[in-house]
Amino acid sequence: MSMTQQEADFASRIEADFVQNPVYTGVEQAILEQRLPPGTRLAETDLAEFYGVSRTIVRSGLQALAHSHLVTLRPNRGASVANPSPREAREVFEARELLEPRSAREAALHANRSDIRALRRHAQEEHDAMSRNESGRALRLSGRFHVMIAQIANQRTIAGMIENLVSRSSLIIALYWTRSSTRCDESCHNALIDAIERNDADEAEELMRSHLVELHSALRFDVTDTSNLTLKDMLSQ
Amino acid sequence: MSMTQQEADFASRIEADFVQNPVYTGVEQAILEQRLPPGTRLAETDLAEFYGVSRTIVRSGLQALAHSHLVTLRPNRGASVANPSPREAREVFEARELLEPRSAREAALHANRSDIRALRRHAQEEHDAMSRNESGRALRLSGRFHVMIAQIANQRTIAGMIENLVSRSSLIIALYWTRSSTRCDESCHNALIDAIERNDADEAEELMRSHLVELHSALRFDVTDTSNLTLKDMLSQ
DNA sequence: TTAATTGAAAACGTATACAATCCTGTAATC
DNA sequence: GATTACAGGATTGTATACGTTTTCAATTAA
Repeated sequence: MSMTQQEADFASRIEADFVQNPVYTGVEQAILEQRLPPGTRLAETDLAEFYGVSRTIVRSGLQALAHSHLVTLRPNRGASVANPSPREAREVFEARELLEPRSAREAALHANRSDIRALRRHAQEEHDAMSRNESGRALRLSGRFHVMIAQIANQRTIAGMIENLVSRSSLIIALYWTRSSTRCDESCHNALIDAIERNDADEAEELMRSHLVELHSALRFDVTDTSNLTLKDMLSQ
Repeated sequence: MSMTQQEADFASRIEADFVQNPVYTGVEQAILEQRLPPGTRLAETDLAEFYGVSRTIVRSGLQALAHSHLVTLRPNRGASVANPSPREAREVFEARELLEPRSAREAALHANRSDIRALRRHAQEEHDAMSRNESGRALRLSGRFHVMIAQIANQRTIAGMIENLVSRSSLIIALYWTRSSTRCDESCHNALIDAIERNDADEAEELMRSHLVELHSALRFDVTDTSNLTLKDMLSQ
């Protein structure tokens, strides 16, 4: 399969630049695995030393992360891991509830054998991570599962939006998650794969919708973790 | 109205960094007004000289524009104005058709007097630009109108997505637009404001939907304008 | 004439230097 | 004792230097 130059651009050219930035990939993965909690300060010199690059590369990576809403940049005050507000958290899940059920429907209509195999392999990896108590890795893989479905749906523009919303969900879960276990994920994801394999679009759409409502309802915005807030933050409320 | 630190972050902190980058704002506006056609090469030194800044600032601005899909970066080959493929064009309009009717509905439910005044003032500016034959400015203002509605809808996350899709639409229109006049915009936008002012959610949603379908159907992907493509682009198809 | 080669100029990628700003701890003042 | 003023250090912002890659045109060979 050959692509036009335009198609190649559309597919990967923009991301390619950041994928090979060790700061971008490293910090992103650490955030998705909740090893870097919201609010953590990201000093340029520290990152430069850790990744063995100059501050030029660090700043480029941090700028890319800021565009993804994973990092907050404040002029003359540097970068820190984003600290999504209850409002932002609600909005991100509302947007997911709008976009992802339709993606699941389209995925059920488009998925081929190789897509199903990849989804089952991925679900197994997720399961393994959970049983080995690697909860950070499990969370990242769980998000990745949603992105895979969006990609199978064959609408790259919307898939990109979903990828971004899923990433931000890791921070939201770190701040507002109340349940102890994500056991729900495992059965939900398997049921979703089954529906997609059967090309049952209605069922896939409904399973995705209810899965997201389930996740959303497990967030508690009233019990805000204030440990990362300064006095000024609290006073300005 | 007071905001928490988190809320302030969410509202404007990330954008603030690029809004004061003259390369970002200047090139963005030029693209939205179609003064920079798709494929135009953006040499760092030229931009640095034009805006009177160092290449550091230029690269930062170009990186931000690449994230917005307005510019394409290719390693070791620099930046050029994005050249959206027919597929990307279709996807952008499909995404708009999914997001914007709902935004129009929500805007109809949330709009207050000051919102309506701002929309009418904006429509007047659009009209003036058209009658003065400033078609680039008119196109940018027309896109801005859609963003304003998304912002009134009070869902910033989705409004941000729509803002991005609207920006990309300027490039898509530059490449694939067939009709000579955008007369439709004027009456469509006025009818939309009327529906929003009446808080007629159903009507606003339907008007937005049909307006977007109208725009989408005026795109012709078979008559690709090849004047901006290099030989290599054409051969690799 | 065409195609391949090659070398200089231009452009990009990264590191670093220096300036501007912010932060923090100490001392002075009330 | 609490608050402010200030100095030094730390951190970020921007420009620039330099190495590497690409581009392009002149040259040469087929």
